[in-house]
Amino acid sequence: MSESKYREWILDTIDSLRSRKARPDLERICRMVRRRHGSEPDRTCAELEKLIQEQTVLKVNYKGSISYRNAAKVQRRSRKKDDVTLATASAARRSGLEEASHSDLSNGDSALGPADQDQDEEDLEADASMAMDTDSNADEEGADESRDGQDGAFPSRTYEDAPVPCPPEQAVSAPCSPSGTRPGPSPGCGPVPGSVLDCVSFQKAGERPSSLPPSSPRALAHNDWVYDSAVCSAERQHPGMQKDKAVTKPVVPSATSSPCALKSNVKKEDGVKPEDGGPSSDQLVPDYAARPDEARNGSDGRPQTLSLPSDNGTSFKKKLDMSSFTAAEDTLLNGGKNDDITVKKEKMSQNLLQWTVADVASYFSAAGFPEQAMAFRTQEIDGKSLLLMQRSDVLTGLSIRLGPALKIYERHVKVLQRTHFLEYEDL
DNA sequence: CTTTGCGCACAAC
DNA sequence: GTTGTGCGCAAAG
Repeated sequence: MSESKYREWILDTIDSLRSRKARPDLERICRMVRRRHGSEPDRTCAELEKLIQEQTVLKVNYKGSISYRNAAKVQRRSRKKDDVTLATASAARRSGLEEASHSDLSNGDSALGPADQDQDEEDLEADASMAMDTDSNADEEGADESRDGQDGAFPSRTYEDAPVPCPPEQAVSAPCSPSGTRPGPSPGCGPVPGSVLDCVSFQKAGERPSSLPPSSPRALAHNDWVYDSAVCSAERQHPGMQKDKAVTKPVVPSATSSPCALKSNVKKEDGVKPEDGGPSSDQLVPDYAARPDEARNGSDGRPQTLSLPSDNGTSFKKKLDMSSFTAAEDTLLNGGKNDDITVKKEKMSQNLLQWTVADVASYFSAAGFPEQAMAFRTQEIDGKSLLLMQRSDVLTGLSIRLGPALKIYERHVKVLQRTHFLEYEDL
C-alpha cells in the first residue's frame, strides 16, 4: 500500500525536480520526499529502488551523473547515440515499438517513443558494445566470472552479430535482463537489507565517474543510460524474464539468485577508467557485469535462444505448434525475432503460477506498458490471476486505456495463457 | 540556511 | 528549427 504512495511521491518528486530544472538525483529526491512527506531517505531510497526494478523509474547516467527518470515520460525520446537505455528503456521501448509500429501509441504519455525500431536496435547494439567495453575493462580487472569468449549475452552478441537484427529481444522479456547491465557497485541489489547502503553506494558510484575527467568530455557529455540497479535485484527477479538464467535456475523465482554476491565483483569498475572503451562508457561505470555472467553461463553463450529445460524433448512438438501461433503473431508484429520471444514466453509460462504481483507488473512494464503495469499491480494480479483473466477483464477490469489493453490482452495475456496451458497439457 | 526559479548551453532529433 | 536536460546562479522563504 505504502508502495503506491511512494511511487506517487517519487514520481511526483522527479517530475517536480525536472520542472524546476534540477537534476533528479537520489539526494534531491530523498530530500524532497522527506520534506514533503516526511519519509525517511532510506525508505525513499528503498522504494525508489523498487520502482527502478519495476521500471517505473529509470536510473540513468546523464552527463556523468546519475539521474532518475519517470519512465512514463522518458522512454519516448531516450535515444541518443550513446545513451544506452540498456535495461529498461530498451526493453520497454522495444516492445513498445512493436506495438507502435502497428498501431497507435496508445500509451499516451508514457508512450515509448515508437519512432524507430531499427534504430533502436542499432542503438542498443551500439550501446551494448560500449557497455561491453566498459565491461571488458572491468572484467579484465576483476569481474572475472565467466566472460570468456562468447558469454556475454548482450555484448558478445553485439560484437559478433552486430549486424544481425536479432539481438535485442532480450529486452522484451528481460527487462531486467539488462543482464548487460551490471548491478553495479551496489545498486539495487539488496533491497532488503542493504537497500540503503546500496543506494548510497551506488550514488557514489555514479558520481565518481563524473568527477573523473573523461578524456573526451564532449563525448561523455550527454549520455544517458539506464543504470538500472534493478538488474541486480535478482532478488525478486521476474521468473519469466530471466531468460538465460532460467536455464540455470529454472524455477527459482527469487532471492536465491545471488545478486549481491555479484556486486562485489563488479565493484571494480569504479576504478576502471572507462575511457578506453569509448566515450560513453565512462559514466556507466556503474555496472553491468555480474548479471551477464550468470546469464551467459546458463545459456552457454548463446543468448536467447534456449529452450526451457523442461521443454526440451518432451513438448517439442507442442512447442512448435504454439510457436506457429505466437511466432507468427510476433513475426507480424515485431518483424523478426520471434523465436526468442516464443521461447521466452514458454519459459515464462512455466513459472507463471509462481509469478507474484510484482513479477506481473514487471513483465508488463518491460513489455512496454509501464502505466498499465501499475494497473495490474493495483489490482493485485499475480501469475495465477493472470491465467484466469479474460479479455473483458483486461479491457475493462483494469481501468486502462483500450488501446494498450487490447495489445496487452492479445499479445501478452492470451499468449501467456495459451502457452501455459499447452505446456501443462503436455506435461 | 534551504528551496525555488530560470537563463543558458548542450545534445539529440 | 524543436525538445529534453541540468548547471549555476539569483531570488525567495
